Amino acid sequence: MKDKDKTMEDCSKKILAVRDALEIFSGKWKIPIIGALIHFEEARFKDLQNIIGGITSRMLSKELKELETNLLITREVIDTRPVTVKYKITSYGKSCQDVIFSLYQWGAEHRKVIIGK
Amino acid sequence: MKDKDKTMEDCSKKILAVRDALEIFSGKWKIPIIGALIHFEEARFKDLQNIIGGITSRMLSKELKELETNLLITREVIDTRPVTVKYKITSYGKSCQDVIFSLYQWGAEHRKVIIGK
DNA sequence: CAGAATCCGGTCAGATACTG
DNA sequence: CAGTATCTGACCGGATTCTG
Repeated sequence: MKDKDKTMEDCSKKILAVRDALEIFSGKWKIPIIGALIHFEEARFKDLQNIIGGITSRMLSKELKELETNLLITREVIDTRPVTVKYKITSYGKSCQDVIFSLYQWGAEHRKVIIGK
Repeated sequence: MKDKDKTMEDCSKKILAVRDALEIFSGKWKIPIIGALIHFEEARFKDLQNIIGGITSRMLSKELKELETNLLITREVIDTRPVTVKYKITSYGKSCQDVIFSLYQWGAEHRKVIIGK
């Protein structure tokens, strides 16, 4: 096997892992939601909608379900009147910190570049 | 202004930067493409298609154009017969390293979690 | 408050075929 | 080799309305 083939194979394997991650975080809102929940540790539905901005209840609801399915957050119904619901980040969810932080950093830098033009 | 409001505002601002980044990297293929070009510094169209795997020429072409527009990569036509085209990562494109690496790391960890079940 | 239900347009992305 | 052209189904995600 040639050297080039080996490094190509390595790269392809890495790309598979990246694609796995991208699938979990797919869509417009998951990363912002996780980011907000890492920031606040826990929040209610309406809070999240305010923090994130621009997301409809339909979308927020859908994305929260997927995140719960993937064990990144938990959902807890509190018996008040009217009911409130508390979303919390899991320890597994916290493992996304690096990803989100690097995205934030890059995005912030990118903003400067854009504005600079 | 209450304390909570301040931290909410902070979080919302960060989310904006994250959303900027997500927009640039939107779609299924841009991150893998950038990753491959960081790994190899430069590659040809067909190479990229092989490395990434599963992407159609239509998609690859489209994504490469967007990446070039955003100054993350360059395109150079080489006058051979038949023509070859060399795509290279720019120094700005290299600034995505951290993002991609953290995605790779998380994805690799996530794989273990999934397989472990 | 925290959603569910319904409707709907847009675009994403795959399959396939073709070109210089 | 490095794309372009065309077609098409899927689904993403917004708007709106309604409910316990």
